[in-house]
Amino acid sequence: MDMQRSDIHSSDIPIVCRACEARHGGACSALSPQQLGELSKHSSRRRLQAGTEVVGQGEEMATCANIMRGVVKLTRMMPDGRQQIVGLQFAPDFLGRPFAAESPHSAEAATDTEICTFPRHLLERMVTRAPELEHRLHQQVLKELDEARDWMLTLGRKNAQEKVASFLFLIATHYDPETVDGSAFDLPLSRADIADFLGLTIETVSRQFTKLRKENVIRIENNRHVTVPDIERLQQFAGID
Amino acid sequence: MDMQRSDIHSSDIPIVCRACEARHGGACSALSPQQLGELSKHSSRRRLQAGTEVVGQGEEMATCANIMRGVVKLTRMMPDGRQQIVGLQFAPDFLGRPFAAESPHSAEAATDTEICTFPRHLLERMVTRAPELEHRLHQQVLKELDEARDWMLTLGRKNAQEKVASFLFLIATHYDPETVDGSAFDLPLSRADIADFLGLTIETVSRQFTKLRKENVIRIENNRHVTVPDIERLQQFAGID
DNA sequence: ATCCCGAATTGATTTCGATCAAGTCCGACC
DNA sequence: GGTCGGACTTGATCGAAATCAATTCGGGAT
Repeated sequence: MDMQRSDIHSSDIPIVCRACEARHGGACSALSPQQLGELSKHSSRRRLQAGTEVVGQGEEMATCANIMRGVVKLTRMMPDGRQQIVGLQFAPDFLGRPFAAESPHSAEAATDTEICTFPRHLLERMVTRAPELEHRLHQQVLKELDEARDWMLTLGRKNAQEKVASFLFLIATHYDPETVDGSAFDLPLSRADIADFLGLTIETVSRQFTKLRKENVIRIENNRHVTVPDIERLQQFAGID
Repeated sequence: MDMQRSDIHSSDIPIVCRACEARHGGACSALSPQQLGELSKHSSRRRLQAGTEVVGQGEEMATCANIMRGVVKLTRMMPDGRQQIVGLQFAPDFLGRPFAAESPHSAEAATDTEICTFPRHLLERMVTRAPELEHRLHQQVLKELDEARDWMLTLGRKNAQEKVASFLFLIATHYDPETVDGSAFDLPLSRADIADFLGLTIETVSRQFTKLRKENVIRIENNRHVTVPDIERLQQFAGID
């Protein structure tokens, strides 16, 4: 029985090999058993320390990967060193681009991270033969595009306080989408990274953290551990309707 | 004979009906003659005056379209009225999303525009049956994603002068990609739109135009017509390597 | 041509975030 | 425990862009 295209949601993981299955909870219906076997044979688990570069801007990308654990930041840099984080990828996102030789940005592990890599050329062969697979990848890219455009509004039109609140809201909701109240989490980024994500300086980020703390929007322990007593209040500070 | 996936470039137009063919120069190899006929039967040409809204943020999208002529701006708005242009689509770009009911942003004709529309449900059926089609749409979305992320760097890390120069460079290269020297064009956006694209105010945009004019980076006639005597110099002002 | 009105420019002033400069915290290591 | 060093915070000052306020420009209607 044909599955309707509209039944596929962007939250579905596009590609899953045997090594990923357990964590991702279920096989990928887009692949035949043979393909799954082939993929699993050439996949490999890798652990990345925080700060490890996965691929540099403009470099050849020989592999794609599933993020099993951790957060990967995508960065664009100007010749003079100014840089901007243009995307954050959370587990279980897919990383990389079949049919693209060069990476348009560098990718770096923001936290300690575990990924499951696949040879790019193998994926390309599979994508060509399994339209379902391309559709799933396409859906993930559309999600990334919407997120990028949301963030353009944040970068272009929000003030420092709204930017920092928007970042905290993003992290809070990505770590635990179910949470409506009383969420707590460790920040996956340093102040410097947060500044590069928000188009601010570390000093400004720090001051806004302090302000939000004094307004009881958040509590902070050990610089990294954040508690949000009222996520809707945070959302208001972020300027999101 | 199978065409290799890698032979398809992002510059290829994903979908072309008979009404588009002449202008787009060639049929779409992804469609069978029957499909082409079906598509052409349900396609319709529309002229849009500058300022006409194609679809509102969060609205139902019943159609997709090829832009035949003109420029369409994609906008996200905050509840208090602040807005950000999150994308500019030039002819012959594809507009809309098969398999997405709601538009994530509003789309509005920036200039007088001509589009060729297709019913969304028809495209969805075709995409499901022609994997090649999905691949082409996927490539266009990837291009949009790269452009959005490039622009995030501009919004987050460039100063007003670099932003305005980046905008002019973008327009100059999109209007006539071949031009290396001495290009001239009409701006497709008002100062207010440019401000919304760059995350600035109209006053700041205006002042930067004046500065660039005084530095002989550009010449301006009648507020809209711009001449760039040395595009590489403009590129330097834009902070692009 | 003249009037009108919205778009664009220009000027004066304010403000928010950047910059410069200490200081403090905290974990790693001895 | 002590001390070293990087990450973070806090304070003082500066400056670029926002804001407020007039003009000026330009295109369309009469």
